[in-house]
Amino acid sequence: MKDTLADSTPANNTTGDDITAADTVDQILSQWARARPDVDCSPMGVAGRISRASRLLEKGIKEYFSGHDLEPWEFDVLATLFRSNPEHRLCMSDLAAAAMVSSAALTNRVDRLVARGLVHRETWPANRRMVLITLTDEGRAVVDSLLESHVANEERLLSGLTAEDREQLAALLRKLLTSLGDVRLG
Amino acid sequence: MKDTLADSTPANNTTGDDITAADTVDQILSQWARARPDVDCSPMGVAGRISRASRLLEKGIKEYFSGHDLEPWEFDVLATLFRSNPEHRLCMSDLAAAAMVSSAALTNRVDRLVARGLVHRETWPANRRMVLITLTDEGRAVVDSLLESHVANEERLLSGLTAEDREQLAALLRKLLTSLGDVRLG
DNA sequence: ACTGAAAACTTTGATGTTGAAATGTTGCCC
DNA sequence: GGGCAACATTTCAACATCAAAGTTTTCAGT
Repeated sequence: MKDTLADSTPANNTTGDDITAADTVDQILSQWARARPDVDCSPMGVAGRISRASRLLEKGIKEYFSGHDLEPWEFDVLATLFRSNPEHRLCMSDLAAAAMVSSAALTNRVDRLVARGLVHRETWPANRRMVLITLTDEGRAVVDSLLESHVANEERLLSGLTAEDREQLAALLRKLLTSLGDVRLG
Repeated sequence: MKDTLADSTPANNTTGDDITAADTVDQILSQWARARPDVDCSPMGVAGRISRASRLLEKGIKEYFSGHDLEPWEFDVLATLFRSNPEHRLCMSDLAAAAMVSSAALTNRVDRLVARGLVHRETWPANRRMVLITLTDEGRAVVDSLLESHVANEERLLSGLTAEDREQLAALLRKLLTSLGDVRLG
């Protein structure tokens, strides 16, 4: 019954039969081409696909972690600590920046990781404004045991692309990110 | 003071000096290479950049709309109605699917759009379970006046890429999306 | 030393999202 | 035609996030 109103189906092939299969964004673009032929909406083709791919990948990652009693953000914080330095230790600010969340959100997340015994929280004696977050042995074990399978899962999610595709994709996205100012300030 | 603990800077060039500037993901990958040289984390290079690019683009889009007293989700819903059919009308389910939010969230959003006079809500006589959402004249005017400048803003955000880059990027992402099952069911 | 500004984190309050339960409709099948 | 399952939407309760305000600590200038 849903298509009674949507009538999205007939618009599908009006732009010609491509060899590469059309995705949802192609359908949106063809709707725009019909509704507003005077506007070139091609930027949406890139921005829309990045957004959509990000959500689908996130979903696939979340499903994987849920099978291991872990939330993606939990692994994210633990893994950031793990790779940052041999002590597996960072202050709240750096951790918040690396996880791309506000300091308020990180306080909440660290609270729960402490409650689960995966990280340790302590004030830094040399500067008591700072709070150091350290991976516990258990936290390190979680990263150790899940890193490889997590990467394997991402590998699976990307399996529709060849090795060369992925290199090209990574290079193009690096170029985009750099132009958007995504650089760590030294 | 932040770098006292992070020590991310020295790791930056350990993998060699590339011609293309390194982004944040390159630094994360080099941290992994140091912490766990036995694991090939290259899938993170793609997945991480997609996630990061998505967030940065969202931010740029949000900033643009905030200058026009509009939230990105508002334009998203209005534009979806606009392009869907000449009547600018969709039922809740289809609208929720197109906006990629739960039906509960869409109820909330439509409430606010009705309050702003941008859409009209009515039950469909032929099937009183369904609720039809229609763009008002004012809602249509908003899309009409903002579509071009919104696309221009996306164009600006992508200006670091050449036209050929964008085509390649769109094609690769289309391939990825298709393999992830992003197809509208006819 | 004392004062004020700035830094690092936490708390608070408003807002928005989700999944699950509730409400109201429809169509089927005996 | 009565009962029942499926459907579309809304309501509800839990929870996550952010911005802004609050707390504690440090540092710089005098």
